[in-house]
Amino acid sequence: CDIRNLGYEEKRELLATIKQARAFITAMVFQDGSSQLNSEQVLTSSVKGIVVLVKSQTKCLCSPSNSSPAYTWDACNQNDKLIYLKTEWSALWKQEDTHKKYVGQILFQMLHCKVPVICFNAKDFLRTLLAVYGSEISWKQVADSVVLDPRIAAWLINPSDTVPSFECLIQKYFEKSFSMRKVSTNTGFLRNALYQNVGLHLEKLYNAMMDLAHDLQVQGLWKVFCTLELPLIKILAVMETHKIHVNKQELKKTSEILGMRLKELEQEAHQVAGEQFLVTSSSQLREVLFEKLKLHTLCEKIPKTEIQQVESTSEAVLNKLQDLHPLPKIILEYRQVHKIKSTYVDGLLTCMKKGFISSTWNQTGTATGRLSAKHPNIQGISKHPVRIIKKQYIKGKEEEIITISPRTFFVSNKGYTFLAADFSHIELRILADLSSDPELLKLFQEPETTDIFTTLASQWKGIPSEQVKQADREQAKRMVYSVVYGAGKERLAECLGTTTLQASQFIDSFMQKYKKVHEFTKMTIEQCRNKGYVVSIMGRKRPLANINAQDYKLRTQAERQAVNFVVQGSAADLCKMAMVEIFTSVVISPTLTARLVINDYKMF
DNA sequence: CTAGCGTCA
DNA sequence: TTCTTGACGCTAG
Repeated sequence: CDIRNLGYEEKRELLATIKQARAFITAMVFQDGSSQLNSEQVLTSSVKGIVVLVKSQTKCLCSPSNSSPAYTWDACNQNDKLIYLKTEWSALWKQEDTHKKYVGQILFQMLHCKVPVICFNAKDFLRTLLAVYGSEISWKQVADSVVLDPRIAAWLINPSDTVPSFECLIQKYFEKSFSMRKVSTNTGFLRNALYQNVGLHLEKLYNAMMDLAHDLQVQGLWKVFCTLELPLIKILAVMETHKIHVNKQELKKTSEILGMRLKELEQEAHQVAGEQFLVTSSSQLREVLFEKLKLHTLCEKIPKTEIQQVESTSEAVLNKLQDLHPLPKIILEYRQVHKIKSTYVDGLLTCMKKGFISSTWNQTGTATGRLSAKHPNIQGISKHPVRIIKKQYIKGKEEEIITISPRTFFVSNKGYTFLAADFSHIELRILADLSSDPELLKLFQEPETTDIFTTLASQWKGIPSEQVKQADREQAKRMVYSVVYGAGKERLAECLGTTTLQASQFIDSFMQKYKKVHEFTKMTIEQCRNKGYVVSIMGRKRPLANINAQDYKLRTQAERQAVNFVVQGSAADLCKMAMVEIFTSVVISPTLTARLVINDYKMF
């Protein structure tokens, strides 16, 4: 029914029905007539309304029976109601206002009565709810609701495929029991055939969710689903509704400085090349370097590009050519500055809306259980400051070196401060725990007087820990992970800047010192071979089909992925646990009014 | 080594 | 011409 046509009494009745409902299945309908259940979700179209299937009877959520193939829409929905909530209002009509209030009441009730709300892409649903009814429905109330998202369930069962759409999900989960016969519904609730179609989809969605819930339980994924992933939906929805202020003036200023520097570098390049050319074009650069200057004749062979079979102008090549001519160095700096400008400065500016940014979080975007973000990818914003030479033409010809720290562009609200809470060396700790390696455990048992990678670096390089530089520490860190996850000696040598012999010696000594780590990796690979999948601490799974492949390359990659998943996936488990716990304590606390902005593994 | 995203050629 | 892909840059361990 379309609730706009209800009288007072009927409205009261509907609210009562909602209070006693056993489940809600919802989908947003967009301006262009598409819904959340259409294959291509266009977020350019604004939300027109919400279709809700109110279920009065449900199959038990906790122990769903195998979905019977005969189960059809009209077989079991005598008491179910399909309602349409219009959420767009043209003007500030009085009539519309009362309508808005009533819709708000219904939505509030749906969230409040702790009955499962099933939605494909539930995060988007909650976010629009917060956007439209932000004044009536606070994020704390959203936090109390019980939402289920079948897409996340499907991802948990197989994190390698991300299920692009509702239709894909249905196809995947009903090819086995594809007896969903087309039902002509004569309930007469909706005049519009489009919404009946949506109703049918919602019914399918419900059944899919029930099936998925069953699968999750069978596979031991139910706990991860309920305690980590479901609460996280709400957290991410709240995170996306909060915005971070960005210093636009500073951003524009640095964009100009970087632009000036690029112009200078371009001119310098033209000067030393003796001609004008497009510095961003690798083909033109190749012409200058090899056909005009013939630098390849002065040094060892230049690697060729894969497809075109022409001389490469990659960073590695330019590094080798540095001593032969001034041009390569200029190009290298140009590329670095260009990268900074386009990604961290201009890129951030394009993400801005009214001086603020807010990332979109993807819960099902990784195979390891970690989160990913985009527009901007806030997790990928450079941590380290970059030095840029700024030439001051105004006050004479002084040169000034300025440093750009991309993270300083974010500013906290007045009276608030960003708080970063970071697990220290979480993957290494997990590795120590899972392998029970005595040496590794010993490292963590001592109080944290010195940083673990600093200690490691001092051991490795044979220098006192006070002399270990930040760069040494970073190198030691990368190296440890490389070795743990099965890097070859060539790759490690490249990473360390040493000979392959030294690298292989280091791998040997690492394995010698941390014997149980090696045992652990062997064991997880072995278990993966037997079961076909690996499991994290909280029971998150990753099937690895190639673990028994004939092809050496594929098989060894699967082996590295297996080890990596157990550690990285477990780290993701713990980080998500932390997010959920922090969120709940903020929600129930009357004093903590903090607005959460949580980076994957850090919280600002 | 393993995960991502953004920017090009 | 526009759209897609693989390399490389950064991030997180």
